[in-house]
Amino acid sequence: MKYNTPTTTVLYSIEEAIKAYRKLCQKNISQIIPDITVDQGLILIMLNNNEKTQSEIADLVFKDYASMTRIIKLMINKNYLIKTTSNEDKRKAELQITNKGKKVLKQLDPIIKENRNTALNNISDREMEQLYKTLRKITNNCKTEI
Amino acid sequence: MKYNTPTTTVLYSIEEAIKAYRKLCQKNISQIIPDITVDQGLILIMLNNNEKTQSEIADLVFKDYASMTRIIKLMINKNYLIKTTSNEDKRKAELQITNKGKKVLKQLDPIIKENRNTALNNISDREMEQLYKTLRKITNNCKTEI
DNA sequence: TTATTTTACTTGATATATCAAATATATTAA
DNA sequence: TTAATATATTTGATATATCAAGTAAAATAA
Repeated sequence: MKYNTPTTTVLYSIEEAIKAYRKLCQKNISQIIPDITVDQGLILIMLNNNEKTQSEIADLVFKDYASMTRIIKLMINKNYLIKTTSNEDKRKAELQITNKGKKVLKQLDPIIKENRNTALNNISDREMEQLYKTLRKITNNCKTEI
Repeated sequence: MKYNTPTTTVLYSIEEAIKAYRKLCQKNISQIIPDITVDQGLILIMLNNNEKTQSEIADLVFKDYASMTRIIKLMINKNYLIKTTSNEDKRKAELQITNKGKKVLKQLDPIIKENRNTALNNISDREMEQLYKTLRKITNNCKTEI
């Protein structure tokens, strides 16, 4: 098998896989919590039990800081988060999950597990470990070049 | 190794890998052709020597039809494409690459190869084949569930 | 201490993603 | 042939991505 025409490259299938997975996730999340996106859910999870600033969370979920500002704003409007400025460093933003946010986190938990199981069905631990390693290589290859 | 906290899941690393790759690609493309995006380049490649309608191309590059309409519009404005309606079926759009577009395709070719080589450096054929297989599984798992 | 630089975040502009609804043409059923 | 349905694309609304420029506070240098 050749990996040199667009539709047969590994990188094309990475894109394909992640898009399919995101669609599945969003569909299942929307059925239970209509007003939250996959990424917003991920932000809630990252904030849970973690004292992180806005840009730290942004790095964790691979978001640009500008996007983060806007996503957080929407999540505040939907009453999932509260934002205050840090006392130690007034540049930093402190993000807190509201009770509504915590409730959603609980609802999210089984959905996420189910999505993961669905996506990774029939994939052995060994296979998964290998996938993980190869992806790390690709990520590092791309990043060190920058 | 466990795969159950967000930052350690395979799916998280898929996202990480594809984002790193896209950044690398965009950086290298922008150096040579400042006004074209990775996806616009991919669209040109898909259109090259292929008589495809707009939605067929959209499916190939995993784009929503609405997005496709807008991306194509921008590419026409930048004089990369010409759009006409099909004579056989007036609903369909026929897309043609302009001379400027063809020139860009030629410039793109070595960049894309280089990007691919960079990203896949140190990854054996066997490893790549395995990656490809696992990704296909994930894609199918996600799609059949929908 | 003042000036400079860095950090954390925001805003503006433009492109893209996504959903729902709309339009135009083509196909099928009655 | 007319009515109903399906297909290909577009448009509107809203969210997100990305780059560049801006703001405010903090850290560092002179």
